[in-house]
Amino acid sequence: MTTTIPNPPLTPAVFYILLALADGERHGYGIMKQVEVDSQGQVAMGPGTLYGSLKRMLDAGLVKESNKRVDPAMDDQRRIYYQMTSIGVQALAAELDRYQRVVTIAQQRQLFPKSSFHGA
Amino acid sequence: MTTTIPNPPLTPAVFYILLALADGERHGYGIMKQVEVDSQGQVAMGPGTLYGSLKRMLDAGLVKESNKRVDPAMDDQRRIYYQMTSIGVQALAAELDRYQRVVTIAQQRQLFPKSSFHGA
DNA sequence: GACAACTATATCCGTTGCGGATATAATCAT
DNA sequence: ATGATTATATCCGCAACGGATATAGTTGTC
Repeated sequence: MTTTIPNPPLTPAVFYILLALADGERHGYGIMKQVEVDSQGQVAMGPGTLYGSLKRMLDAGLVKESNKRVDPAMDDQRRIYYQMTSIGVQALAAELDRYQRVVTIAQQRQLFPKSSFHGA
Repeated sequence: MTTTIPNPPLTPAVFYILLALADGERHGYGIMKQVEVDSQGQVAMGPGTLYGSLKRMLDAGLVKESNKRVDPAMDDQRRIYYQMTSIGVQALAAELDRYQRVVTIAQQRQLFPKSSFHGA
């Protein structure tokens, strides 16, 4: 397990997984669905990418398996929950910084049509 | 040459090249320097990535060689200038849309510390 | 006008990550 | 009970990255 914070840019898969986990602990399949929502269907992450990325992220120390155990009667026993580590939080923050910087540059270069509003 | 617009996410290399060209026509080496500026040194694009990406982008129809010829006495004759095609413009716009959407989601999840201001 | 540093394009190739296919099985709905 | 969905996992071909290397024109300088 490496403890160094990976420098941006993160791969889109890793980034969207962290973004999904920032909302709370999730299991693999739940992450997959959340990524689809967050990307408006633009990023369709198959199982190969999902579990492959999760494995790499575990090795890199970006996420760890959660020990949260829900009432067996209420939860699917197959599920494995993941949560971000502090390294993961920092990596996400650095990447979001890069995203914001890019949006700012794009605004300065007037690459957004005036009508594009992306607020809540 | 394929004429279909690649769906997001673009690779970071392709994205930063398009962002650099949105500012005007540039030659390869100039793009490399601009990417370093735009990414605040976070993305250090070596010649392998640069010329490899440019070749793929030419094949995909995202960019084309410019026929702009500067006064030979004023310009390095080795330079090859590139400009975005309409396909490239659309691909960049789609990707910037994705960037903005992500920033909005991150704000909703309160992932930015209150002090982070990234204006001009 | 020689020399170094920088600019500029180009290819090679090992490593990494993506992503569809496939497998297996538990859970849920009807 | 039967099928659809949920859930994790691995395999493997393909694409992209990126450092190393090559070659040579341009610029600065003494």
